[in-house]
Amino acid sequence: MKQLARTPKDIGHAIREARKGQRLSQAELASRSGLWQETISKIENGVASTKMETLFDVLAALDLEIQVQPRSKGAPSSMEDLF
Amino acid sequence: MKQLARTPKDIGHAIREARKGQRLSQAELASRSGLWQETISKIENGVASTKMETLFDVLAALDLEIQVQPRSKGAPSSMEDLF
DNA sequence: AGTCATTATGATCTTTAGATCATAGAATCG
DNA sequence: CGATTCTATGATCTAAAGATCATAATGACT
Repeated sequence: MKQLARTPKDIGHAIREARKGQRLSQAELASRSGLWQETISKIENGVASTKMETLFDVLAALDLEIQVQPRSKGAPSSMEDLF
Repeated sequence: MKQLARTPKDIGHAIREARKGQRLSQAELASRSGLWQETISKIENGVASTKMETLFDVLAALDLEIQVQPRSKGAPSSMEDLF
């Protein structure tokens, strides 16, 4: 399951999917990553443009990592963002 | 050229490599991404744990994107970080 | 060595993410 | 339906990112 991300919203989205895939509540993820449920909510919804530090905390809690790569041709980030 | 990242430092590193690959100075990258040379320097050195918003500004300026994925087995982030 | 370009660092100020508490809204399920 | 669990939002406060200016350190090149 690889998710492209070009905006904070994309990442929030990817995080939510991963969290659900692992059957975790925001509160659980929060406690695992040393954050608050409210903060997770905001991150997932792209409300606050999180600090990297924080981002990596939740990525680690979900056992995810990030790959930096040249922009791929085709896919414009994520289809849904167009609507 | 794909670069794994599990810490802000990893990302700073990846950014610096990409910037050099494109023969840009920090000042040029800064102006392209609407930031300051000083800020780019700090990001590349992992001094300040950048906001995602800012991060995406520089990624866009370098025509990079990010992929969120499950942690790969082997490679522990980056070899150099161990020393 | 001396010059020019590039990068690092340090200070101050403003803005904002995140903590924290409270609570409103959804969703799920007996 | 009502109860419970999960998620969103709103307020206040504190810590820290980024702008901005100045300048030091480093690197390249002749």
